[in-house]
Amino acid sequence: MRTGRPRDPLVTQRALAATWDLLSTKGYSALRIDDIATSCGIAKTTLYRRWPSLAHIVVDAVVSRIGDRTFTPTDDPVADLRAVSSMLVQSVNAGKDSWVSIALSLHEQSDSELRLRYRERIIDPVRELLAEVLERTALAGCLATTIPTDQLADMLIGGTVYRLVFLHSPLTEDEVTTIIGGLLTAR
Amino acid sequence: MRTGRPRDPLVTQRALAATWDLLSTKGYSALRIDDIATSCGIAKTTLYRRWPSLAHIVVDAVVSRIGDRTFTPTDDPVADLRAVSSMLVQSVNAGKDSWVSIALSLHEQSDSELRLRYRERIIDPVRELLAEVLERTALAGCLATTIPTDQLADMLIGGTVYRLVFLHSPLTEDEVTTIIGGLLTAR
Amino acid sequence: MRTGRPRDPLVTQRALAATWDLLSTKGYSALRIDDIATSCGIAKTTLYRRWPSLAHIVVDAVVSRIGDRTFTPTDDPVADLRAVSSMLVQSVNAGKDSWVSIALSLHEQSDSELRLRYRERIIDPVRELLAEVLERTALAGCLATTIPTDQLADMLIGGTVYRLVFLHSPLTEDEVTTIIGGLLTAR
Amino acid sequence: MRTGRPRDPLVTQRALAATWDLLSTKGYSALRIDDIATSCGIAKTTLYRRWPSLAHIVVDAVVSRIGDRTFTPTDDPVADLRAVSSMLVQSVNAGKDSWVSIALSLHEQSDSELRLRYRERIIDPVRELLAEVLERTALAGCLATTIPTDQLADMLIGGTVYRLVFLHSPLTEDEVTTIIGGLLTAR
DNA sequence: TCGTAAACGAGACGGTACGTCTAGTCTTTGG
DNA sequence: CCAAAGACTAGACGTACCGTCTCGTTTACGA
Repeated sequence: MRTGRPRDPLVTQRALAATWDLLSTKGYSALRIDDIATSCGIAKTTLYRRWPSLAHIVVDAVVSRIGDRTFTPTDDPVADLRAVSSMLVQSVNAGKDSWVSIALSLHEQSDSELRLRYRERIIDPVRELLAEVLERTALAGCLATTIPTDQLADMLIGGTVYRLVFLHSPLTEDEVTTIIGGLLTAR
Repeated sequence: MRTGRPRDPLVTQRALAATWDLLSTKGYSALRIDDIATSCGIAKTTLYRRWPSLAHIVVDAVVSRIGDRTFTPTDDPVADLRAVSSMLVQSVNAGKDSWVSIALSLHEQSDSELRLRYRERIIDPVRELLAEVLERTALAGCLATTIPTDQLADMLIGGTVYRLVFLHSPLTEDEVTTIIGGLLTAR
Repeated sequence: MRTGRPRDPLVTQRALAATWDLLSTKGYSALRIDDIATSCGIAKTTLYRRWPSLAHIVVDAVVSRIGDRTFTPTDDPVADLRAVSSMLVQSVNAGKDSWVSIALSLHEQSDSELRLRYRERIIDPVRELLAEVLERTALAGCLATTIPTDQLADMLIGGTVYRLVFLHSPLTEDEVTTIIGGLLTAR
Repeated sequence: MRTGRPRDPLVTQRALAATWDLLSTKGYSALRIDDIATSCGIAKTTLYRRWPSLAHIVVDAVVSRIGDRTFTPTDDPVADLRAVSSMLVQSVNAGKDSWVSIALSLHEQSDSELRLRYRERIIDPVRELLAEVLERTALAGCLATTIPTDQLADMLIGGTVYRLVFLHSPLTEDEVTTIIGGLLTAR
């Protein structure tokens, strides 16, 4: 038997919208739970009833925002690979509202369930998409290396992130083209 | 004219030792400036006289600890590549006292000088070492790809970090062997 | 025409019983509306439908519990005075479930109707009883002072309360005997 | 050895002044620790370093404000009694900044040391003053009752407080005159 | 040898955000 | 319309931590 006042679905919606808004405006490190509450007119207690911490809200906000990316492959695996790689670089380098900075902040988070959720909804889809495209490229005989495609995907994503986060010089589209070129068999 | 009481050189030493100790025990996110001060018996004021912020202390602590890695190359570039790759994986996966988590936390840091210092002392050496070894491997004609060696280095390091930080399943030695194998020309 | 579900008379009863129970167990300052609701299995909404605030519930609980004290006077006014005084001291010093602490908390209450109700049901009866007995004592010529009897009653009750609340050393039975003795004419 | 930065005496001063100000403006029940902090420009943390709770600040504020009342007796004990009684009534009925409401709020306070401090500095002086004057009146043979003077003092103060807090009809100067008159021997 | 200027230890201070608590209101389902 | 359950608003609370400040004390150097 369901009883009691049901949770207002608008609350979740408004909270996540406000969170996303603040996130892309000020960035994760400047995100304050009170600001979220104020900006969407929801009491802090209500936020804490639904999410155990700020990090949980953020994960949900990102998930609800960019969780449903789709890519419809063509029958040219090489073209697909170039397209997906380009998308990858753009999304990583997107700035304050990149999924990367949230992933970084989750690394030290003790709540493994939260990390898992973010990984399954945000990180894995990108990885799987890239790995698939690489796999199809390999099956088409266009890949010049025998490195397993999923590890190749890790290296491509990792490389992009590394350039941004560690070296602070984001990977450019040209460089991606070079790298992809180096991965393909000469024709 | 230098006058006044000279700075006690032991202070820096003790502070960095204590910082490193706490860092490897509790991890960066649980590091508190007061804890450092207490654990080494140095006043917080003294710490702030020498370092402008907690992050600076941490950077120095890491630098003084693992800043002097050396690798003496042999005349077998392939063997060197395998050795360096193995070292890389170990250092990334080292745990709480890995240089990786500090690098992550510096990403959002506004002080670019600090980031630069960490990069020059900690991040770049690893990268350059790997790039060099890759370059020598390429010159020896053993590399199966035309991707520029420095970008290959980024991908290798980035991939390792990505596995740890994003996927929370550290790269294993076996997997490195596979990857390196895929990079080399068949004999 | 009265329609709909009739109010369950047991609800009021259970609520007041639970309130009184918590009141005498934990005291007024530790009384929580949610605790009352939980402990008697009544929804908070239901409580608020019947009483406008926590204070109102408490007042009703006390009224229903100790609102019906009776004292049947004898034809010996001095003996009556001694008996009533003794009762007074006992009720004031009763502990956590004394009517005194509720009276104190009502002092700052804005709802004057509520205060009035408590006064009429709890405070005034005691006062009037004492004043009456004093009056009869005076008429019998046994009172050694010309202070009006109602003000004398105020002083007796006030003195007892003052000892408890302000000095935290409750008036003893012996002291009451002394005071009453001092009020009476020597024989 | 005294070490560390000494506490700024102005902090205490400013905090207590602000507390007293808010207390007499809005009353105890509307007193907020944040308001005190804001209104005197002192960080909340600093307040909590010096006083463990709001109640402690308030006690200190009242003590520092009205802790040093003096009364210089004349050689007419009856006149003194009338004067002191009048002062008593005025101070009890003073309104929001009366010492009475703070005393009431301390009743439920668990910290007995705090209660003791308030009693010793605020409550007892009034009581002792009144008891002394009564005693001198008795020695002069002007007292019409054999009730011990300290208990008489309790009754007078208690009666005044009772009228204010329980009956919400403060004792008037005229009534005090009547009561005092009733206590004195006819001439 | 003695003054002086900086280093140092200790801890107060301002400020910001956090997560918790509680009173009282609102909104459902079910009787 | 009542009752139960629980979501919701609003606002104060006390804590944690950072980086700064202000003392008294200590120590090397130069006058």
